[in-house]
Amino acid sequence: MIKAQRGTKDIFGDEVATWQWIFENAKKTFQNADFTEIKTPIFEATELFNRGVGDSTDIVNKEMYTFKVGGAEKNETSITLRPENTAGVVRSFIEHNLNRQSPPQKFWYFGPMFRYERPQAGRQRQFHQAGIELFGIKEPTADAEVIMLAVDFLNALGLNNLTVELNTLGCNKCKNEYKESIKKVLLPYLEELCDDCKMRYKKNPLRILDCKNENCQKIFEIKEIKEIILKDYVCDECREHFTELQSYLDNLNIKYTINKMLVRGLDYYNRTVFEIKSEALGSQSAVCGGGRYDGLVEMLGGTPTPAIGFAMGVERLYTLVDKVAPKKNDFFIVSNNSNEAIKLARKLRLKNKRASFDLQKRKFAKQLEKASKTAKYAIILGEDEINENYYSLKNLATGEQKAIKTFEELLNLS
RNA sequence: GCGGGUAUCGCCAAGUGGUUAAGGCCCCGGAUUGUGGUUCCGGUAUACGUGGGUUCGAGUCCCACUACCCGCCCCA
Repeated sequence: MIKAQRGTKDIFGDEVATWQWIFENAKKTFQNADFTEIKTPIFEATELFNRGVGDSTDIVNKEMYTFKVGGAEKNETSITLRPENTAGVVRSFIEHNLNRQSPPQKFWYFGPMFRYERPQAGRQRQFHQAGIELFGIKEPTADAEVIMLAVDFLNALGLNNLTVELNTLGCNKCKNEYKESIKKVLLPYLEELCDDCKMRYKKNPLRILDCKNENCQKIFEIKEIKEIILKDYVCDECREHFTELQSYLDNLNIKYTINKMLVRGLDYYNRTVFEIKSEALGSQSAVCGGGRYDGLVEMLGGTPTPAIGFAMGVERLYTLVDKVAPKKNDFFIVSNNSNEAIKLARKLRLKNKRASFDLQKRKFAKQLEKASKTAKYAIILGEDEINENYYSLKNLATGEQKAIKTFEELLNLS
């Protein structure tokens, strides 16, 4: 027996209604905000992620589905199943010269991503992300709009008790100063840090702040270190940007907490970063992560373009939302005359009604039983009805049944 | 990559070395050849994760493997 691969999952049956509902809410929320859907390929050149996501990240270093295609004789190309979608959207933005359109250029997406990790609660190897990317705006209004949409989308799903965490990493200049200061103050304690942090110290020192190791946490509490960590390295411009963003959020009545330790794992972020968390999720608590990536378009070969976006984990959203019950059909046609039943089903469907009928010539009682389980109304189309040219419409919730003369009347009554 | 747990029909689940592996749900049929959702009766199913071992005898004990779940790391 061939089974679904580890960390993958079939979505079918009762789960479908909720998945579709999440998708419809994303579509509605983002389209109303003038974002257009973008579907980029599931696989891209490996190089895109190496450069785009960053080669100091776990994603690139140990989690990518990478393989060669094209055969040994041809020019082999290394491709990778997308582990996230920002790099792909940026590639598309550059490739199609979308910077020539009037900014902002706004996109939303919803689709599968792939990371080779140990599966556990809220984490699959093939999982789905819904997200948005906004290009061409350096003003903090863009940051505010993006965060607002994240919150509004979650609210639309009935998720109101989530925490928005906010931080600014500063521009490249501030980020570097911050990095160097942290390295400097931690240097005497380097040997006491955990192995991961020793690695981070070299490759990406800001990530040290993300460490949950108890001993490392203790070190961060040391007065002089804490001072450096909490000290604002942001330049005046960056500070102003951040302050302005906060005033927009305050004005929108969006609650948030500032978390100086919030760094995020992808290399491309600068200035605003944010996460939205739920305590109900256990250790995979983040449902949404995002931030500004003003340098990424240029780094991938485009003209310098400020940008900001977020991604949400749909499987995590799914565990949090109230499940949507599958809808019943509008009609089930009960008839022993397959020709009449199939014709009527078609007519109803063309009028945008959900209708089904018996395909097995089953007994009347069985057909009605099926109808009562799957539909709101049964249309009984027996010999009497066909001969005398009417429909018997039975409301399956109340048991009430009446004779209906015309097809139009049938549509109106349901 | 490192720890802990679990594995019996489609789903839930009994079973603690001894006939032919309970039961419930779902599904199918009948009671009821044109009136369902309640009830009653009956039925289908390649179910003990895989491979070894111990034993007269293994779903049950032992070993290995695999998968899934949970935690760490990381991320959405």
